[in-house]
Amino acid sequence: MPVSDVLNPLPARERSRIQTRARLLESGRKLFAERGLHGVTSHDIAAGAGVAAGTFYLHFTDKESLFRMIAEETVDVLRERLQAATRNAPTLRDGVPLFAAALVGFAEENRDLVRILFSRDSEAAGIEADVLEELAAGIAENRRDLAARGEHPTGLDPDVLSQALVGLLSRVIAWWLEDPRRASRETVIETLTRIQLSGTHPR
Amino acid sequence: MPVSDVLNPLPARERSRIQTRARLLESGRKLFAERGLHGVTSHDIAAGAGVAAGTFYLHFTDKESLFRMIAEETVDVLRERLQAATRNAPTLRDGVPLFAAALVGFAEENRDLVRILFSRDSEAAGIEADVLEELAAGIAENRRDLAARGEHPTGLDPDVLSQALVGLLSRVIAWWLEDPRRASRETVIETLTRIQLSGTHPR
Amino acid sequence: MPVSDVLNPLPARERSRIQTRARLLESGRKLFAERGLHGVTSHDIAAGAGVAAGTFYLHFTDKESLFRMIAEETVDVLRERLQAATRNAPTLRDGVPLFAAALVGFAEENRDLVRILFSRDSEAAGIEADVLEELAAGIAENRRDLAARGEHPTGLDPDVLSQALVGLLSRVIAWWLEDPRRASRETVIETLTRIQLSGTHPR
Amino acid sequence: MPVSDVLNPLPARERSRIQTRARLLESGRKLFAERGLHGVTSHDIAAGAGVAAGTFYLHFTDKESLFRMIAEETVDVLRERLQAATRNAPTLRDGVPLFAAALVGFAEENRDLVRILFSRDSEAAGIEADVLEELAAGIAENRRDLAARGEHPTGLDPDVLSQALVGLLSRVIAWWLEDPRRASRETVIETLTRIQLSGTHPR
DNA sequence: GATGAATGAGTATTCATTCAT
DNA sequence: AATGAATGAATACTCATTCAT
Repeated sequence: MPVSDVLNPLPARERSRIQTRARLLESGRKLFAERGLHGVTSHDIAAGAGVAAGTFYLHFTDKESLFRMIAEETVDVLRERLQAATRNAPTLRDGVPLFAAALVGFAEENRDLVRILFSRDSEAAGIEADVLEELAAGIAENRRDLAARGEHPTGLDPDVLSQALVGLLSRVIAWWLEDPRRASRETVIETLTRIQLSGTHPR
Repeated sequence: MPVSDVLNPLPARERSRIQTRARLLESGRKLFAERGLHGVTSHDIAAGAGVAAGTFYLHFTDKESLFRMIAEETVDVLRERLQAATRNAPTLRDGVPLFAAALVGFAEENRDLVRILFSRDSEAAGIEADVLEELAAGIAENRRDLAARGEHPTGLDPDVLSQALVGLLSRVIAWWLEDPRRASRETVIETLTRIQLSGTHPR
Repeated sequence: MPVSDVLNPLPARERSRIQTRARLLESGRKLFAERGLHGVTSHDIAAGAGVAAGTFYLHFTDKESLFRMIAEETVDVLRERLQAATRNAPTLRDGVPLFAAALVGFAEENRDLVRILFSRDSEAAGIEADVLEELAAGIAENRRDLAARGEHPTGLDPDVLSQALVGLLSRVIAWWLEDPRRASRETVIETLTRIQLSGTHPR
Repeated sequence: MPVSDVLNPLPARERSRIQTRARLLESGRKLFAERGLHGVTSHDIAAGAGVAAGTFYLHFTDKESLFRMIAEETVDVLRERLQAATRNAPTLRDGVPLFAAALVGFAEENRDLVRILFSRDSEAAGIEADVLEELAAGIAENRRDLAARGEHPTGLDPDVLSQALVGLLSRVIAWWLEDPRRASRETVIETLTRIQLSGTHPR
């Protein structure tokens, strides 16, 4: 018995419940990445988790809910990574290449999850949209901050700009991940960096 | 009216067939724009066109086929518009704002079609992807030509760049069309123009 | 213009009608032999005859009707052949091998039609049954005649016997036609002959 | 009652599942006998079993599968009965009337099943064929054994003969079962016996 | 007589969701 | 908490048949 279980004892019931839930999430991640939202049934996910069909509904209200949960979980981790990467950059100009590199790195390490998130051929666009929207909101917020600090003097609308950035980032990453031989990782980072910086400086 | 039309007027039967087909396409455009590929059944489309369910299958092999047809039709018209807009621009630099304006104009005039094409909340990503992919290929081709003429000396990879441009253009347009009060048309054009030009010039 | 047309002039309308009907029958024979009753649609038959779908219904009330017509036509020809073969046989005993040989010969020359008629894997059993029933009735009648002439003194019931004969003949022929390498034509004739004769003589 | 049944009584769930399956089989037997494979829908069968339409697919992959299952089940029982009847017959000559009587007896007791199996008016010939083919193979095997033991010296080909026997047996039984007043059971047995013996002895 | 566009009833099959055990 | 049998609404697609031209 691990020490943590001694320190934080949980009733057996509760422990089992948490484990089942974790197994369902894991099964969902694997299957959604492979076959997309519409290519997977709630039975598939339950079977993949080694539980009965009905059990799924004890943990999630429906399939979309699980999908959304996975997507949001992923976006949280990604956001965290991106913030960590750019936290110590003195200026936006310095931060952007770090941002691009972190994004590419995360994509490489979490192909399945990123595929779910940015997939162009997923039927899950409706859900994906919300998640990307959130990312866009974060970027817009960030740009507004920069503008307030005088770092963003182009006069470009932060909302439009953030939509544009999310669109280009998600599409390039999804396209590249589909077949990484399409471009070197450096080329991808370089291109993302240059385009993002473009909105930064008045011409 | 051409002479041939007088000599070989369309038989009533053929005319009716063409009309039915047109009504089905119209119904499809309307419903797909409203509810997306998965939110619409072949019965819905037939009912919307005022014909029996089976009639749908006299004109299209299945729902996807109709959707694809509409999407490709739209992309053809759009491509034509974009080419016409930029045809007489002496340089890429001059062409980009014209391109952006033409895109925004087309989107305003064909909200339903563009919504289908660029829809973020359509479950039809798989089909949409192909269409956008085609657009991306066109842009990549174009950029390669410019590079050959010395107009595109940034060294950015044309494939990556074209994916990025398609991603940002489609997302911004879809976002803006969802609620045009989100930004003025000028702001959108300006933003699209600036970002696109960014890849053009070395820094 | 063939001489016969001059001698038996028909209004053009009537001639065309007869030709169309013949083409539909021909198309039906070919397609039913290939794909069975259920594997063929009325559209298929019309298309095979080079006419429009609706034309089919000007000549036949429905698909089953055409099938039945073809089957009956075939059974008529077959019956004629069998009668011709046995007409001059002095006794039943002499007639049976001639009957068997004629049946096998007909089957070889009209594989398609016999396949339709005797097909074991045709979904058309319901229709086939009637046709074979007719053949059975003919055999029963024949046996009763023989019995009346004292040639059939076994006391075996003519109805039961005729069913038995039709059953064995149709099954053996269909089985053999499916792959003629399964047995030599002589073996088939010999077997059919021997079994048929068995009911003829008291033991 | 075996000990294991006491120790591991069937859980109620499992019992219910088995009952549902049995009810579907029962419903299928009844309906197929009445209306043939094509005359019955999966919904009909489910309704006849008192379950929802979808439940059918929880137990059988499709209609054909159920039909085949029933047919094979029947042929197994029939084969068993026929073997039991002839097991102690010293010679083929003694066995044949027992065989005929057993077949007729089985047919009387299982009209529905035999109707399905030997049905002339079933559109299910394709499936029926396999089952009868199996029976034919059994007969051919049997005849070959007899030939090896010197009991079958006619020189008639066992394959052709077995097809002939299956053909005549199935047709006579089906015909008789359709209306048992057509002939007395003794007449049927007598006729089947005589014809079958005919192939046995050289003349 | 021929056409062929249109009809619409018919059917198989899937799958999210429930609930008695 | 977990099970898994059962539910039944949803939906795509076919095809015999009709009828205005």
